[in-house]
Amino acid sequence: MSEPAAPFKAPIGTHDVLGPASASWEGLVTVFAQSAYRYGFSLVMTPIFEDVGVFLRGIGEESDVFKKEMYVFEDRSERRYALRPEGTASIVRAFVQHRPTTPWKAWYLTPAFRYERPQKGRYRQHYQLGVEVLGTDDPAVDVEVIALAHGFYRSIGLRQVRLLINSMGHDVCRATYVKVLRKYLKANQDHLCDEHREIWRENPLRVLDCKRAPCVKVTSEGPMLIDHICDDCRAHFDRVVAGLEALGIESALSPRLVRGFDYYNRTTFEFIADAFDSAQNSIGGGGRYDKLAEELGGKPTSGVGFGIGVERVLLARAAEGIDTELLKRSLDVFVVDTTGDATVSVLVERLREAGIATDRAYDQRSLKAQMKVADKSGARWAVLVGPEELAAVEVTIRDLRSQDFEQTQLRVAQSELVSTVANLLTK
RNA sequence: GUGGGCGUAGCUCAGUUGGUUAGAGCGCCAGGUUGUGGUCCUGGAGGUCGCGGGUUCGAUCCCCGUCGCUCACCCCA
Repeated sequence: MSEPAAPFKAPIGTHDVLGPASASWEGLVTVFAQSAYRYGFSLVMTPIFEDVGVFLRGIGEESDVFKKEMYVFEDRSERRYALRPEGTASIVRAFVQHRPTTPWKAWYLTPAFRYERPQKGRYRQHYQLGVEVLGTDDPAVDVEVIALAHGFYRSIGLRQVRLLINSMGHDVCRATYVKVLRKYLKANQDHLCDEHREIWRENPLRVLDCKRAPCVKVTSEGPMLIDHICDDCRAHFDRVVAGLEALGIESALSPRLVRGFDYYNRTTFEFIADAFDSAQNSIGGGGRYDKLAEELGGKPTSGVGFGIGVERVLLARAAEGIDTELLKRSLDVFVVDTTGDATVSVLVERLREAGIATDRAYDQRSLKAQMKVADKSGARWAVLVGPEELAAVEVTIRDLRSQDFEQTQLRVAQSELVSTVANLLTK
């Protein structure tokens, strides 16, 4: 009647996470969550889609991410939504909506969606771990979030990570600088790269971000934003830099670092993984956004935060050759059963209730087959139940690391199973 | 959106200068004298050779298209 269905695949630029990779993910997230808690952050979850306006205000109508990379859709009531392209805007929207007491310190793990051609370290759905602090412009907070990210990278083993930092000034002093920059670019437009020779006028700051040699040459010889910011912004920036120094965190001033979202002001920073043999070597970044809450309809509230790309961090770890397990997860017991008796399920549950990680074989396969599964499961101990044990109301406990089972195998009463295993596991 | 490379078993890949039943290793399953895993031996299952069309007596192989993967540009995590 119907053709055999072509198997479905995950959409372009998306990935299933399973096998050994899932353990790395779980470990990474666990490490991040632990350090976020140590810094006084709480988990905040927001919907995966928002009114498009949240992102329009947040990341800017002129940004590439907004113009050509957003997953925008209409629901059945013709409301216009978008899958979130980044984490900050949603968190700030939630802040504005709920008015929590400040300073409000939120951490999150979220998928982020961007409609772009996938390549190494760049996906249509990727995951970001991040934090945001709302309600203070104290430079100590800038330092704190940077320290958190920095410490996270270190604790997962990354060593070849560079921190770039810059200040965007605030809207007034930045506007002054943009005029100066525009004048400079006009005088040098013939030396810009093909693309920016035409469009430098629209968004001069973008030219600073261009990686092509002509633009790099022109902009590196031109006026720098950091030299044009006002005294207050400069003082703020100096305190951030001093704070990082006090903590022994190395950073490099990167005067042309201009991040892609329009909401940033003052501090911006980015972490670069040098071992990463790819164009996407930025493994995290963030900055301060003191106008965003207002843009989203709230009271003026300062904010600062960062996002870390989970996939890129994993790729960076691989690039550095780090293969240490972030999270040790292994079974304690594997139950082998050739009887199919209900008693076995009871024993398995008792073990689990006692906090002993236990799995078992199914389908009443042969003893040999079940032992193979037990071996591959990585469990420390095998518990065998055959007709003999069943009749004697006992079980056999076997050390899966030992070569010679005859020597080390032991028989215990079923009632002693949990206490015996618990005891063995403490050794 | 643009360009390059690639698409043969679950995985990693051979192979056919176009010619009968398409191979290996790993993995999986079953055995190796009837209660025991990690080594070893034997056997087995598993493939529309991405999909569609064209050329040809004949295509997995050549050509075109398409889809997918991948890398790069743009931009970003």
